[in-house]
Amino acid sequence: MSNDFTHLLKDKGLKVTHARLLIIDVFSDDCKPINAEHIFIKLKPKNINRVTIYRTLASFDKTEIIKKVDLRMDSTYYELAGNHHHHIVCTNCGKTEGFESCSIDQVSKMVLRKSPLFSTISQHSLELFGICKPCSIK
Amino acid sequence: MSNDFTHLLKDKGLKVTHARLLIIDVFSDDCKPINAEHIFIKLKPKNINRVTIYRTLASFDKTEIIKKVDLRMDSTYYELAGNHHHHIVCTNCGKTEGFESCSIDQVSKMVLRKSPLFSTISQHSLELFGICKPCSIK
DNA sequence: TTTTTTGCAAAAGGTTTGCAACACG
DNA sequence: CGTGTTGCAAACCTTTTGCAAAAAA
Repeated sequence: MSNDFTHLLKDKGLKVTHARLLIIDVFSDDCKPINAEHIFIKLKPKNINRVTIYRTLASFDKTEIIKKVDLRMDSTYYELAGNHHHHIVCTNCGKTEGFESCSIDQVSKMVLRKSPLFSTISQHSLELFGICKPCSIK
Repeated sequence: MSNDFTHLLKDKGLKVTHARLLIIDVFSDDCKPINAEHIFIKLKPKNINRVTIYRTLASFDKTEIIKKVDLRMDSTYYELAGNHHHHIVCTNCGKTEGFESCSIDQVSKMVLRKSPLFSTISQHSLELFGICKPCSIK
């Protein structure tokens, strides 16, 4: 919360604005994938327009401050791009849990060796889907 | 094309209808992830309503005839669920290439061993993103 | 015939755009 | 001060819903 994201914005070549600092704070507070609506609701007291949130998400995504996470939900979810990890998602309630280990590097190398069309891989997605314990009891 | 999907539909407990057979044929012809609009355009001569396509995709998804593929695009993409594989996606032109090997089983096991919240994993997504050779030349 | 599926029209939900006012640097 | 950012209103695009007609079993 009391983190200073001014530097981060400057480093990415973005102007330091009220809205951007507020939005980046939400990401920093909630250490899980969130969507535009979540941010809008959390910042309701601050009166930030929905449009501003969408535009900010787009600029943060382009500058790789945040990254998309596919949770197979209705809307687009993002989280801070800082530490690399992935998620298990409950297909019943949507709850998510993070995990770090992913041996994608090996997979990537092998795939590239065989691929006729691609020679570089810059990103990847890896999410696991299941039913969480609370949901499976019901 | 001349494939008989009547059995498949019956096996899944779905009625064999004109629209369903046409739509499943599109999946069978185009061996790549496709979206509702793609099917709509391809079946334009056959006059299939967009709503029918969305409803058919939903029923095919639920009965696991098709499955979702996250390509980080605007709309939802699906492909036949038959053979398990993943994709490299060009973030510039959207072209996709499939690959088979994925060592998710090991990852899943390790993740479950450490997870406090989950005890089963039923599905997973794994896509690689990069720039394809034609796009990187330009 | 009974039940499910389809088409049509309309609505819903998430996201984007144009333009003028405003704020950062 | 000049350029990039924000708010407002409206549009856009994909997907969903209600209901009556049509098709499958």
